[in-house]
Amino acid sequence: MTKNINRKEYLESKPRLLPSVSIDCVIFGFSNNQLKILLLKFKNTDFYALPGGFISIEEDLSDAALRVLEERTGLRDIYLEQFYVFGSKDRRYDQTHQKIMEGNGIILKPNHFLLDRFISIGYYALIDFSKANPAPDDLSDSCEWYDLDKVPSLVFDHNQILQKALETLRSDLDTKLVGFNLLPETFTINEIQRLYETILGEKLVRSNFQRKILSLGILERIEKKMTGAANKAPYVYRFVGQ
Amino acid sequence: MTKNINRKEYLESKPRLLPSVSIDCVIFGFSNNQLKILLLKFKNTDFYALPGGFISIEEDLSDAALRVLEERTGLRDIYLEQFYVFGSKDRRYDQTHQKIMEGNGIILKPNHFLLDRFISIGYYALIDFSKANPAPDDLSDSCEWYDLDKVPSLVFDHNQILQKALETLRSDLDTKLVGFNLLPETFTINEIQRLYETILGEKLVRSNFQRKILSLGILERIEKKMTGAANKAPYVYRFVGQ
DNA sequence: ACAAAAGTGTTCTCCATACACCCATGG
DNA sequence: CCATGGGTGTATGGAGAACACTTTTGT
Repeated sequence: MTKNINRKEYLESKPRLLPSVSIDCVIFGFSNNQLKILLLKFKNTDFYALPGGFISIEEDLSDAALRVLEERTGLRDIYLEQFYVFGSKDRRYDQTHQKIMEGNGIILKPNHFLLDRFISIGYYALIDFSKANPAPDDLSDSCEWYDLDKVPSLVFDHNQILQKALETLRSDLDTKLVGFNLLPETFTINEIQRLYETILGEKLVRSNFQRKILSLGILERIEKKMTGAANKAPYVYRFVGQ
Repeated sequence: MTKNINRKEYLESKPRLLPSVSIDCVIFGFSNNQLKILLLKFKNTDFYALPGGFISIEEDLSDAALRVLEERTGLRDIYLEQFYVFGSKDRRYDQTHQKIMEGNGIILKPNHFLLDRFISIGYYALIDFSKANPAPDDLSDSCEWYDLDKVPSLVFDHNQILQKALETLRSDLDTKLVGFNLLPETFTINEIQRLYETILGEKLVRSNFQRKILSLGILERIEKKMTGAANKAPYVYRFVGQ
């Protein structure tokens, strides 16, 4: 339903959208000991971009972000954090937008709103990788996970936005205990440690990390996990937010 | 000059402004052991508000904030930090805007842009109280300092914006060493401590605070300050950002 | 001499680090 | 029995809290 609205509005350029404002979502996932983000690739181009969208005139900013997230991942109740607004006066990407739309067989009229200057509100989202079902939008032909260290060059200022999101995530990691949102319901201490290590980009001492995390009092020990590996079976924990 | 633009645009409602976006500035000052903020009072009303404004279509967001700050305080090169975007769908304050403009002898046409929904980007600014020359804008008849604990009820959601600014300032205080922007060029350790105490809202132990601040290695001892009081004269320091 | 505030020193505790050691598991 | 990784114990160092002590100023 919302997709229809978007589609129509792209074509008509008479949107019931908040003018000159967009949102961009840096969607983090964690799999295979890699921090990953979700990127779109626009049809018939080499253009990669963060998932984003516009705000309906009757929609909260955060609801717009949640809507985008649901459309791209199929998930609701996603952990979301607004982190910065990008508003340089140069934020007008008319040529790029023209090319993107050309790839979709659309020529934008000269006064189309997409050709104007936009400010973009950055949100980062943390999701359970195993539950996400990435889905492209109307303008793109792929929506896929990319390892953080293999992110291609992105359109607009999206590389900067990603960078800022990552910095914010790093500094939020300990204070807001945000990392658990990237893990499935149950996990081992080792998995948390790998997660922290990839986000922070540094090795942590296993034994100390274990104590630190357990001392937070937010983990509940469930059972032992028999991995089949030739070593002691780790406990499986569940996050219990107070 | 910029004032003329604003004035004209209020009346014409054909602005060369970024639509649906505003900025609001929480301007902090420190005097008399009190943290203060600068508020406007609109003409012929009881409406108090944070200084704010709109963004020219050819202006960076932060430049717009700096312009507002200069217009209200006469100061340039102000310490500025973007802290949040307020974008609830209810952020449409048509009646209040009508009343504000009525106080200025202006009736807004029904389709005037001021009656639309706005998102507002919050900036907080830290300034040297002793250097500021508060000046009202065209719509207000006063621009004055208010003690933080005596802030009146503000229009729109400005009380919430102020609250969020204060929280951000508190958490930035230690990590970004932001407090010194509120002090004049030279100051005593005691003055810094009073500043920290008022911002954080708690008493700090003098001797420990002294060591902590000096151990940062960002203060240069200048001279002794003879206060005329019956006690040891404190040293005067200068901030030396690396 | 005394009060008041500035500056410095000392102790204690807590927490993070580093590292050692034991435990469980499958080959 | 051994290799591997999970879980816990212990010593060390640095930072902050609490408090004592000295120094400097004006009355």
